[in-house]
Amino acid sequence: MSPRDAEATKKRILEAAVAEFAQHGFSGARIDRVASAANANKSLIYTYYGSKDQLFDAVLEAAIGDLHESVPFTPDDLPAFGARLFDFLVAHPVEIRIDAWRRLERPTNTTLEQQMFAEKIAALDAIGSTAADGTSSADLLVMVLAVSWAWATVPEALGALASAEIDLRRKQVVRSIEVLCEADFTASLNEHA
Amino acid sequence: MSPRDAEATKKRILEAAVAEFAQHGFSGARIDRVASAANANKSLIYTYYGSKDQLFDAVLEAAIGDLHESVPFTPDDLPAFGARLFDFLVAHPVEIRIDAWRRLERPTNTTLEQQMFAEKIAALDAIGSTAADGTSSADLLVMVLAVSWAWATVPEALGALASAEIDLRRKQVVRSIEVLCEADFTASLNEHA
DNA sequence: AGGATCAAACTAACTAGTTGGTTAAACTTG
DNA sequence: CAAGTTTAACCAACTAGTTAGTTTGATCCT
Repeated sequence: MSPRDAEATKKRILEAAVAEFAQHGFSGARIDRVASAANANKSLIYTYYGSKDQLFDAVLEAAIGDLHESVPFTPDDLPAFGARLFDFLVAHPVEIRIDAWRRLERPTNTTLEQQMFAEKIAALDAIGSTAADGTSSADLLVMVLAVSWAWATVPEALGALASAEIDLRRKQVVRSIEVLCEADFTASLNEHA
Repeated sequence: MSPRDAEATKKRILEAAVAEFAQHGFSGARIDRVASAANANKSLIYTYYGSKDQLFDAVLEAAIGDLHESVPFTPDDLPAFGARLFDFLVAHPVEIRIDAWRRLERPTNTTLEQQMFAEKIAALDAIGSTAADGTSSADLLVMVLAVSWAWATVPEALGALASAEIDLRRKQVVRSIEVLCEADFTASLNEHA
């Protein structure tokens, strides 16, 4: 711990805020808890970050940026992308919760994220042949993300009953994306009306 | 509206609570807002439901029960199950949020839910041949749910860029589950290390 | 019938504790 | 000293939960 170092204090506050918001969300988070966890005074949070809202936004931006930067997108190899995303989520459970809170409490905080997704979709469109016709590349990306996130968003009640081994889960994710990419979406076999 | 009817008042309170908790979660919900939305006095909430916590639990139980009852499970036709689940989520966006809040704020409220999942897994195991080897039926269920929920959990930033038509999304979900059920999980084509 | 009685349903006002945010003073270092 | 950094004390607004009292409708008694 280094007192009298504004930059270090700012960083400590942000890290404590990430943990606090990940656990309790925006409404449940307490500024005093952030301050004491960061070994910083409460008022420093306001001098450095302005308000609880802005601190939350800073946390969200850091988390989203971290996720998109740490998991490079390979439009020509979506199973590998899914594997990287899966690995990242396993290694960073905090980001899973942050993202869930964001969807609920900041559904329209999308400036940065929309750009990230637009890039990925553009990359997919540039290749073109990845998915069969009948669905846009954005639709394919939705499914790939859903499968990659599957084990991160599964209710604990179900996760407790399933395979606990990471390797098995990972292989299942990769294989699922493989078959989704190879599948033909032009015609549905049955209608399931 | 019928005053002096305890049962009706209790119901109004629960309905208002569902809306309030769906929008704000547990920490963000305000008992006073529930009271005024239900056209009931605040203290009635405490006489009928005990506490904010118990009211939240009542809301969760109602929502979970509603979901599992409204979407019958057909272990021999998972694509149809996925279609029903998809339709239910489209028709009941409130339940989507309630479920998301539950995962974050009541991760261990699993008594009822664990039983629901156990039944589904047992039904899948009884059939046995549904999925290929290499994954348990619980693992398969995780993927089926992830795909069915895909459009409900997709970040708004991505959903805005994808196909907006429900029919298209539905067909994609059904087809995805089809190929997942037909797929062979014994061997992974590439390792994606 | 019609007034007295009673329990359940309901209400307004209040309490005790919490929370985001502020401020003025104090400390540290160049 | 002077600018930047840190702190403790403080405040106004809010919030879950309580309480003392009122209204209502049904039941009973004559």
